[in-house]
Amino acid sequence: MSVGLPRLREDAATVRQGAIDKGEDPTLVDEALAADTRRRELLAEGDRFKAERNQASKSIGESIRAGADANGSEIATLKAASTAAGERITAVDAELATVEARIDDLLVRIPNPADPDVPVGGEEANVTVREWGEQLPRIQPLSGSVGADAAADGGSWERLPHWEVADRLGIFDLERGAKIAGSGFPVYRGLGSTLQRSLISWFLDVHSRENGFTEIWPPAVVNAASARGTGQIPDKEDQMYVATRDDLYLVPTAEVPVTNLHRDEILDGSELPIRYAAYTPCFRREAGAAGKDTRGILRVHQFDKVEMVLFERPEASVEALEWMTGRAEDLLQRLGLAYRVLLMSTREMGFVQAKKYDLEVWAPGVERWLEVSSCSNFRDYQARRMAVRFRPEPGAKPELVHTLNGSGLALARVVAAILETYQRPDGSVEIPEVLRPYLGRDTIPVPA
RNA sequence: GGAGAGGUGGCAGAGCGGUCGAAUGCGGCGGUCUUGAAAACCGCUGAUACGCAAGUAUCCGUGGGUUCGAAUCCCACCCUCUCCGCCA
Repeated sequence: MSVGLPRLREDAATVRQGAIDKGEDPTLVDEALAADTRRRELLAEGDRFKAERNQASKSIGESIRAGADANGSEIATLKAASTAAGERITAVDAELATVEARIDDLLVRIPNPADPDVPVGGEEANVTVREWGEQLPRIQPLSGSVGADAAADGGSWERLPHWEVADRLGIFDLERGAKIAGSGFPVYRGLGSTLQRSLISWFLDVHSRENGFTEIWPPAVVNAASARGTGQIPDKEDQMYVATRDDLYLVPTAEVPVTNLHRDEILDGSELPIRYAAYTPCFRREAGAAGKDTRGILRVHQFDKVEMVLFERPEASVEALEWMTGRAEDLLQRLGLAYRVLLMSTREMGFVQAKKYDLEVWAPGVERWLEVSSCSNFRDYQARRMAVRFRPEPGAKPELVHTLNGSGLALARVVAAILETYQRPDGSVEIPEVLRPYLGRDTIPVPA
C-alpha cells in the first residue's frame, strides 16, 4: 500500500502534511523523493546501455545475414561492444534494485493523507455526526419498558449482559468452543445458530435485492499476493492465521478476497461502479488483546461479517462513502438498535484510509457502545497497490479506480446488542421484526 | 495423488535463436458508401517506465540460466485442460 510516486512528485506538500496529521514521520516523503531522483537517473542510464547492446546485437545479425564471417574481426568487435554494455547494464540494474527496494520501503511507511473534512487529532477529535434511536438504560421500570412487552406492574428490572442472556437461553457454548478449537472460538447452538444464519441471510438479501450489490461468496483463505494486495502484508501480518505449509492465509475480513477480485485488471468504465456484498467468517489472532473484552463474544478469533466492497470512479467516491454508510445504518434502524455514527479523526482512522466512519451500536446490558461497522474510502491507495484501473472512455488511458469498503454488518456484536436490547424481564428475547420470517418465530424462549 | 496436453495481444490462433511487440481471423474505434442501418471497402486498435518532446527501454504464465542476441534452447515453480484414482 503506498501513496505512489506520481502523487508524491505532484503533491508532496499534501502528503507531508497528511503524514503529520496522522502522527507519522513526514521526513520519509523527502527521503523518498530523493531516492526517486536517483532512480530516474539510473533508469535513463540503464536504458541507454540497453539501447547500445540492442544496436550491437542487431548489427551482428545484419552482418551475418549479409554474409560476414561469424568468427571474423568485424563480428568480434561488435560482440565485445555488446558484452561491455551488458556489464554496465548489470551494474546499473544492481544499484537500481537497491534504490527501488529503498523506495518501496519508504512508500509503505507514508500514510494515505486524510480528506480535508477529516478532523485532525486523536480520539478526542472524533466527531459524532449522527445518533439514532433511544439509548436504553440498564435499569428501568417494568412498566413502559422499551423493547420488551412485560406486564406493567411497577418495580424495575435490570438488563443482563449478553453472555448471561445467552447462558440462560442456551444459545452460546463458549466452553465447548474453547475445547474443540480454543478460547475465542464461539459455538452457537440451537436458535443462537439460527440467529446467526438469519442475520447473514437478511443482510445479504437487503444488499442484493434492495441496494443493488452483487452477492459474492468468496474463499475463506487467500494467497500471499492477495494478502499483500489489500495491505494485510506487511501491515497486519500478526493479525492473520497462516497455513504455512500451503502458503494460505485465513481471511481476517471479506475485504481481502473481494477487493482482490479485480487485482491487476483494467475495467471498462461502463462497468463502474462495481458494488459487492459478501459474507465470510473472519479470523483474527487478536495477539496481545488477552484480557480485553474477553467476556462473551465482543472480541473473538472467529466471527461472521457481511462486507460491502465498492469500486468507484474517482469523482464518485466521496458520495459513495456516504451512501454506503447509509446502507449499514439502514440495517441497524430496521433491527431497531440505537447507534451513533463517528467521523474518525486523522490519527484514529488508520494508515490507509482517507476518510472513515465507525458505526457503534448501544448495548444497554453492558452500557457500552460497540463498534459494528467501519466504512472507509481508500481513494486510489489500495487500487495502486493492486493495479485496479479502469478506462474512462473506450480507447482512453487507464486510471486508478477508488475503492471503499464497510461492514454491513459484523455479526457477533450485533447479536450482543440484540440480546441486550430485546431481552425481557423473564429472560426471554424478542426477535426483531425483520428477522422473524427467517427464524420462523418471534421469541427466543428460556428453556424449561 | 498418478499419466498426458497446454499456457502468446479484448477473444481465437500462428510464430525457423536475429528482420517479432509479435502473422491471420474475430471483436472494438474512425472513415467511405447509405435517408438511416446492415453489408462491402479503407485506416486505426496492448500495457508499463523514463523523457518537455523526439524517442528509448521492458513485458509472449512466473523466476533463474545459456547466448553478442531468447516468445523461440535449458532448469525450477505456478496455473489450466483431459484421463485415472480418491472424495463431501
